[in-house]
Amino acid sequence: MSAIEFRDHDHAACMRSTMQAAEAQCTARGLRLTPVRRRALEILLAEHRALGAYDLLAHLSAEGLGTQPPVAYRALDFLVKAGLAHKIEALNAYVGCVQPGADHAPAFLICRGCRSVAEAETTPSQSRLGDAARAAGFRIERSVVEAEGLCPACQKDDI
Amino acid sequence: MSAIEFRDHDHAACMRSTMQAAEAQCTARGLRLTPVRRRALEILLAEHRALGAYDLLAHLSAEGLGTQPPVAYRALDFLVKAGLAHKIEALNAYVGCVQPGADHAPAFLICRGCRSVAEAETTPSQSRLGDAARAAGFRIERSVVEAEGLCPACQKDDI
DNA sequence: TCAGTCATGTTATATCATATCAATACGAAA
DNA sequence: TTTCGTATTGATATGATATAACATGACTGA
Ligand SMILES: [Zn+2]
Ligand SMILES: [Zn+2]
Ligand SMILES: [Zn+2]
Ligand SMILES: [Zn+2]
Repeated sequence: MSAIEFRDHDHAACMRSTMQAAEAQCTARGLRLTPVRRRALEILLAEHRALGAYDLLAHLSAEGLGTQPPVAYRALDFLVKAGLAHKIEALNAYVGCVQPGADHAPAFLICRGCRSVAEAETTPSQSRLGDAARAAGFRIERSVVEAEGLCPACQKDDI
Repeated sequence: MSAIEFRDHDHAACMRSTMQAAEAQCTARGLRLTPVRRRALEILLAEHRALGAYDLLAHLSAEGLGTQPPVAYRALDFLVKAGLAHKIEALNAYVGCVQPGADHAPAFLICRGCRSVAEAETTPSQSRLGDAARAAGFRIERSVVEAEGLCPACQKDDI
């Protein structure tokens, strides 16, 4: 589980298996992966990069799947709620989930060079933040953990 | 250091000492805490809450300190760069720093009930995310750690 | 005093996101 | 199969967040 996103890999196979897992999830949970939603997910998964809602909309629009912002935001909303995509808060952008189904608390490594995003796991409750929360009597419902920096490839290109 | 923000405390004294620390920082580092910037910081510190840029602008504007968005964004940019305020990415909002000067990697506890924000410390390098980053050869430059949930007071009010 | 830099004023615009209502498609129940 | 309720999509408008660009003014140090 160490950041396949930054490594060379058979991405065609990577996409296929991820889409299959996403479909399985939807079937199992009675969710409808409609054409727009499915295509939106494929677009997000096409590269391990964060895409803005309007970038996604441009792709969808080019394929005749809708032209107005709500089209993109509805698809993203569905995918995020279904755990098939994640929002990167630091970028106001979205990325396809590479382990759909795992009911996870993801953390992200975000390259500021190429905008690639790798997904890791967190355990908020075991973190120092978890300690602080307990001490303060704060009940954590959701956590955002995002690290920005440079991926191995972009480090070689210097800045 | 356990989340004074959620507890009853002498907030007038809290603000005074924080402002003094902020001034000391600016003096020491040759930064200019101009009237707009100073007032912006006071407004952010007035409550331990995240404030949107336009909320801040409304306050400043009411006091004759500027009417256009760049006024607020410039002040916020200065304060954030100086470490006197922080941006809460999950809210697109800003909060005054209660430990200015400490060159820290802050983490936040954000109440969805009252929008209060408490600041804690992280140690990204010691986290599981740090492990994942090292394993992937990713160089972390900045980290965003934000936990949303309910503060003690808002838990009592149920949902 | 003058040049250089930092800060502010002002206008315009870019970018991200949602409210609302109408029309349609779908699936379960009768 | 028809009917009804709900989920989805289409379309228009608007709200919310953020920055570009350029002019003007203030402070600083030669
Ligand atoms: Zn891949
Ligand atoms: Zn990169
Ligand atoms: Zn206080
Ligand atoms: Zn609260």
